[in-house]
Amino acid sequence: MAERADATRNRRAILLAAERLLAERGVEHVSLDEVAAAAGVGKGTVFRRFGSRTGLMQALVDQRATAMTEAVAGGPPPLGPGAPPLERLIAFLDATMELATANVALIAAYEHAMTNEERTHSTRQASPLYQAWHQHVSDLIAQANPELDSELLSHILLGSLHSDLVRHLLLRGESQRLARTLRQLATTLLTTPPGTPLAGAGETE
Amino acid sequence: MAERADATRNRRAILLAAERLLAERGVEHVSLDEVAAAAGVGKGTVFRRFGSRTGLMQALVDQRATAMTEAVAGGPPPLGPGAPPLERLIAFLDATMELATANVALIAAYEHAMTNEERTHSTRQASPLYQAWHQHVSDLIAQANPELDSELLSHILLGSLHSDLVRHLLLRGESQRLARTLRQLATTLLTTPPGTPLAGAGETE
DNA sequence: TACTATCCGGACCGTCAGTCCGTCTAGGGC
DNA sequence: GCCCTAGACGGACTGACGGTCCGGATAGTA
Repeated sequence: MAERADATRNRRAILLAAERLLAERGVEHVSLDEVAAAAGVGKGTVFRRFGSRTGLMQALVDQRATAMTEAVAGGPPPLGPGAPPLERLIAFLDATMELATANVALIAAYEHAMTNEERTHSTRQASPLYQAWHQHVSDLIAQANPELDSELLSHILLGSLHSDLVRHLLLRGESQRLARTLRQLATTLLTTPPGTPLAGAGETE
Repeated sequence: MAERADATRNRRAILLAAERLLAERGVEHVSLDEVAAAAGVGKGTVFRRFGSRTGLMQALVDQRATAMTEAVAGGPPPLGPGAPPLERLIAFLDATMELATANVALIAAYEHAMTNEERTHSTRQASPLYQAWHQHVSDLIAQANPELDSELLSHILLGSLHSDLVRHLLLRGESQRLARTLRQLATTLLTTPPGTPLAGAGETE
């Protein structure tokens, strides 16, 4: 049997309430008791639906990221398939930056909740969303310049979108600056021809 | 009057106990009650000495980082003053990577505790240690290539040393890989001559 | 209407950071 | 050596929070 109507209604109410509270107060100033109260629902309901604090945050994040994930997989270029790797990478970084900027509080809450998880040394790298993004960026880098350590550079680029840094810059109104620098960085990396320092320097160990 | 002898003794005992427990159990599996008990001290003492969980973690981190900070400020080149910027930057990244690798658990505990702080939207960027390091890296970049957004690139480079990523790589035994890639990245950035894509691309907004 | 699979709510639990205050003592002054 | 007090000590206590549990309510079906 499908989900009961009241269950669906309550799940929506919880997501909505959580979203609102998270926006109003800062990260970590929202307890699940409060979310439940704001949603007009018992605390037990919240846990039955989402399993844990992390689960709730993950649901919220996924909700925001779905559109972009789909655009990447099958939308029109340059975000979707079809454009050259560098252009796709830049489009992806722009889109992700925008997403991260618009949802700092939420993402911070998610990342923080995650590090509290008991089982599984869960880090941000373990989240399905991160893995998908990492794979995508990694592929693009490898296509553009196979000599690079695409996997690692992908981690580094995505690291720039870590909630910490984005929040830090947002507080100073300098988030486009990050977007711009990222574009330049990506361009330099992918267009540096093989044989230049990047592929050979520092092999001292 | 200077600190009383028993106070000093207890502070040492607390730091020692915390260090040990943190190494034995993972991050976030050590409560301050336990630290106090292991140090043979009351919980009140822990708080009087360090103010909060974050304070204790910070003290531990500072303890580990002091040697390196001094080497950077006044030690022999290439870590200390005297060597060309790129060499200093590489030496610094190597040293920091080593530090980060050897103390992942501790640093993770510190960063995590920090995001729980009530007052002051404290992020990792707010810690004095991070600020000092950021300033240093930023200066080196600016010296080597004034056209770059040194401040931001410094954040990005330091972001690669975030406990999350380091832990992720350590679990796979691939931390030297990060060190190597960072060296290459730094080299590419600082030796890319002005006028190439890095300083001009992506100005679309 | 009757029945049941499913959901609901909120009391309850264990844990933990941080506070408070009565007691104790290190160590300077005499 | 003895006194005195600034400062340290410890551990009971508080408040908050994530997560669990189960008796009662209800949606949806026959």
